[in-house]
Parts: sequence; structure tokens; C-alpha cells
Amino acid sequence: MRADARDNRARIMTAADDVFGRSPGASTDDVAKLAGVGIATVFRHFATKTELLEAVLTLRLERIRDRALELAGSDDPGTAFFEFFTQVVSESASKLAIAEALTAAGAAAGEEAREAGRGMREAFSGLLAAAQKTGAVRADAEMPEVYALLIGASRGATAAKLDPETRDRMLALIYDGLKPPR
Amino acid sequence: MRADARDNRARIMTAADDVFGRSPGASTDDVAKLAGVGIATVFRHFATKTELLEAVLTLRLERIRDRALELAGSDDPGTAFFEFFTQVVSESASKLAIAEALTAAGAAAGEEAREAGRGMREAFSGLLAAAQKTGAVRADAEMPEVYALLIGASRGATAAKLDPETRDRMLALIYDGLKPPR
DNA sequence: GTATAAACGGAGTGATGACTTCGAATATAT
DNA sequence: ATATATTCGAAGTCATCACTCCGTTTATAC
Repeated sequence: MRADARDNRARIMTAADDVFGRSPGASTDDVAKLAGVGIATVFRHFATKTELLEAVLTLRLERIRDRALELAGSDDPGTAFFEFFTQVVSESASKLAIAEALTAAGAAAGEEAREAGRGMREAFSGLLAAAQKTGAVRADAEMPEVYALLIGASRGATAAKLDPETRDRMLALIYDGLKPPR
Repeated sequence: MRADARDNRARIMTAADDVFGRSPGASTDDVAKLAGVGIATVFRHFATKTELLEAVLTLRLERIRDRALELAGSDDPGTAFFEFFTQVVSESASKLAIAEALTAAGAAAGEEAREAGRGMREAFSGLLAAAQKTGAVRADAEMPEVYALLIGASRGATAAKLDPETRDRMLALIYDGLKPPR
């Protein structure tokens, strides 16, 4: 691959991340304009709009997974778990917009993005298990409902455009429910 | 207004509620077909697609508010509060699809729908206050974050397509956080 | 420096969907 | 029963957007 091509590919992904993160309904033209390339260049690198969206979403998911893996090394698993939870919720807005764009623009996520999602959930599951082992999180909470809480808090914060204080108060309520009964 | 016109208007609203509740991206044609009328009839009753969506959303919100007002008469405010919360979350899927369609199809909700939303929140706020007075819900939880939880749980349940058991387990966690600290 | 293969941009193309037009149909008042 | 005002539906119009074509430009191998 020629150097300029690789360069453009990277610029397109960055632009797409930005544009779709802001408004899921954005057109491919918008992405091309922000990236400073022609629209044909976008389609040369990503055969369909869906493919582009998937690439962007996959990257996001991998970044989150990496963050979880990083925190998994912590010697305070309780704090690590809650910190990760909080971080994912705070950064959810743009991520969700992209996922939404994907579902809107035809069918569910493809294999690549699904695999990335699996990896992310696995890493999160590890954080949860560790936090439960130290007693920071109640032992009878299982992954499906805890994950549902993570998704719910993220979507809720995004949808309601919560200011940070309200968001933190909401998270505090959730965390109280996640802690072991006293 | 002629009888057949009023009839058609009602059929169109029912059809729209159904169609948009299922898939936010649906076209006006789809609504017309399900309603069994021509597309022009739809546009005669609702000048724009947005207007139609608003009418449907408003109706939904009013129904929810009525449910809350009904429960406000209960002599067990704690149960009433949690029952309402659970019910809203269970029925969220289609409601959210409509709200989503509205934001997708241009701009935020209009005055009518906003007013309906206000009424709904007010009724919910009443349920919360009553439940707090009897000690069923912790007193230091305030409306904004509790409402955020309601939205979040709804969106989370919808987005993750939770099966009923997982949804109930998630709600149980949330309710534990909402109950007074023991 | 030049040849050439690869990448580029912008002007199409076709499909979709919101909205309009207008002649046909139908409810109600007389 | 008939007049007429109102409502109806099907076939348009127009804009938007994903995607393609092709002549031009540019990076790199020699």
C-alpha cells in the first residue's frame, strides 16, 4: 500500500469517528469533506458505508477493552471495577451514536465488530469477578444484569443529556445497589 | 369533521404507533398501507411526518402519565412506585423507537410532546415523593437522578434486548440502590 | 528524470422517501 | 334522489444519499 493511501485511510477513520459520533445520520460526503478527500476515496478504502461504520465501532470497542485489561492489573479490583464503569458511562455518547448509526444503516454488526464486543465483555467480566472476590461487589450479581446496567446507564446518560453531577448521583445509586448488602 | 375522516385519523394513529414502534426508520407509505388508506390521506391529517410522530409520542406519554396518576391513589406508595417503574421499563421498547424516530426525523420534540413529557415527569415525581414519605425509597435520592435511572433502565433493556429474567434481575439491583440504606 | 502503476477527485446514476396534485368517490343536507 | 362540499388514492415531483466511472494527478522504482 502506498504511503498516501495509508495516510488517507487513517484520516478517513478519524473523520468518521468524529462525524458519526456527533450525528448518526451523517452522510458519507460529510466524512469525506472533514477528512479532506474526495468521496470516491472513502469508498475505495471502505466498500460500503456499513463497512466504514463497523471499522470505527470496532476500534472504539477495542479501546474500551484495552482500558479494562489495563485496569485488570490493578491491586484494588473494587476501585478498578467502579472506575471502569464510570469511565465507560462518561464516554458513551459518541460511542452509542456510532452503534446506532450502524443499526440504522442496515442490519446488525458484522463479525469483526461482534468479535470486538465479545472481547470487551470478557474483559469487563474479568473486572467484575475480581471485584466480587474482594467483596467490593455483591457476589450474587451476575454478568448479564451487571452488563445490562452498564449499557442502561450509558444510554440513559446519553439520552437524557445528563450534566455530570446528576450523572454521578445516578451512578452512586447504581453503585449502592451493586455493593454487598450491609 | 366528517365521520369517515375522524375514523381514518384514528386508524392512521394506531397504524403509526404500531409501525414506528417496531422500526423507527419506517416510511410514511408503510403507515398508510397498514392503516389501509392512501398516502395522501396521511398527509392531509398530519402535515409532516414529524407531526405524525409527535402525535403518536404524545399519546404514549399521556398514557404513561395516566397510569402514574392512577397509581398515585394507592394506599401503598412504595409498591406503587416500584410497580410503575417496572411497568415503564417493560413497555419501553416501542415507546423508545418512536422517540428515536422523532429525533432522527429532524429536530427535538415539539411543544405538544414536550408538554406531555412534563406532565409525565410530574406524575412520576409525585409517586417518588409519596414512596419516600413512607420510607420505601431513600430520602436523599432526588428526582433528576431517579428519572435518569428510569430512562437508563428503559433504554438499556431495549438496547440489549434483555430477556425478562435478566431485566428483572437488573431492576432488583437498581431497586436495592433506591431503598434506604440498612 | 522518467515511466508507470496506483491513488485521487468530482461529476454522474439509480433508488428511496417525503410531500403534492388532481380527478374520482362518498358522506350528508335538502 | 341529488347536489355539493369534503375526503379519498394513485401517480407524480423533488431532494438526498449511497455508490460508480473515468480522466487527472502523484508516489515510487529504475
